[in-house]
Amino acid sequence: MKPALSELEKEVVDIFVRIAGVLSLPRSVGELYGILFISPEPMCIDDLMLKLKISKGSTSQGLKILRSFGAVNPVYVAGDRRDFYAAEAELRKIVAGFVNEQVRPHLDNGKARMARIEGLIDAEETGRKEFIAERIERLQGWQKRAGALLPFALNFIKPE
Amino acid sequence: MKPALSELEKEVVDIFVRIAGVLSLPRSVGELYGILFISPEPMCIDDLMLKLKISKGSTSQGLKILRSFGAVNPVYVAGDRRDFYAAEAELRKIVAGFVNEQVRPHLDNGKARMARIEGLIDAEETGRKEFIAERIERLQGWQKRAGALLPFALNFIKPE
DNA sequence: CGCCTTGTTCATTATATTTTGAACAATCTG
DNA sequence: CAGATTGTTCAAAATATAATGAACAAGGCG
Repeated sequence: MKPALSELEKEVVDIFVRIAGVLSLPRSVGELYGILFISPEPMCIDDLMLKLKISKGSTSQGLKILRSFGAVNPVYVAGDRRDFYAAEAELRKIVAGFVNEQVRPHLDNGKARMARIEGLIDAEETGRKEFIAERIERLQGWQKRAGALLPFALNFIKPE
Repeated sequence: MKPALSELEKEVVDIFVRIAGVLSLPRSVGELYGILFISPEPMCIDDLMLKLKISKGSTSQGLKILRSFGAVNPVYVAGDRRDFYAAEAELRKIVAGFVNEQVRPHLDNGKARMARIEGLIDAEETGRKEFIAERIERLQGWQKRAGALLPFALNFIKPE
């Protein structure tokens, strides 16, 4: 295990750093998943912080996040007391985990808010009221459609 | 036009502030779209900064971003030299604009990077090589599928 | 039990992002 | 054209987010 990242490793890590950005996850989370994804052997915290030159704290927190939606799996290594991890490579599993952990809560919250808003329409002055009711209705339509797209998109990912 | 946000306005603005967050857009962009979305009349910069209590700079920049992907349309108001805007309310248009402006460039970039990576595989030591080739192949599969999902998702949004 | 090894937590520090506001440019108006 | 009015830009300030590392907790092991 070389102490520095190879050209290929850098490229792969960079891909996942960008993905992390899109998903509003810390850069270090992308780095961790990236290096595990391209590593044939499972790695422990020491390996990871050495390879990526990040602190132990970041490594620990990053792995916690990755574990939270199943992007990383613990691997038992005989004769070593440390925790080793390997990247989960089945996209479906990762996406499902991510959606459940990080997306659903927001969607649920959104529904609650929409209910609250409905009650506020009546208080509007007439004239505005008609327009506003139309807009809220439209917003609900968007929300419903987003909710419908989600399971479909999940299904779009074939098992391998 | 009241100087402060009503309860309903606050709720609606808050929804779009959250959406802006998910899309990695500044909070002020969400505020601007939100207040325009729920406003029966088109608004100018002065209206917006007064209503939202944000600076002229933020307002100008925020509107620029919203214009860039067609989330907001200029509206001519007779006898007023200022620029007025109304929210584009057709979801399909906004999403299409956003994808073209903010998503496509990244996808294209991704393809280029993947090509570069392919060339790096051969340099790997045997043993690692087999595993790494499998991973890169998998990554390409993901990329291809994401590219396929996009047009489908766009089509999922019915015109109204 | 006393000493390692390992992983986690969290206050502090560092970094990245957003907002502000004043200077500027552009355009209208009399 | 001179003076307003309006919108944009961008350096500096404010804010939000992530990384660091030392203190701590939890287990193992002799």
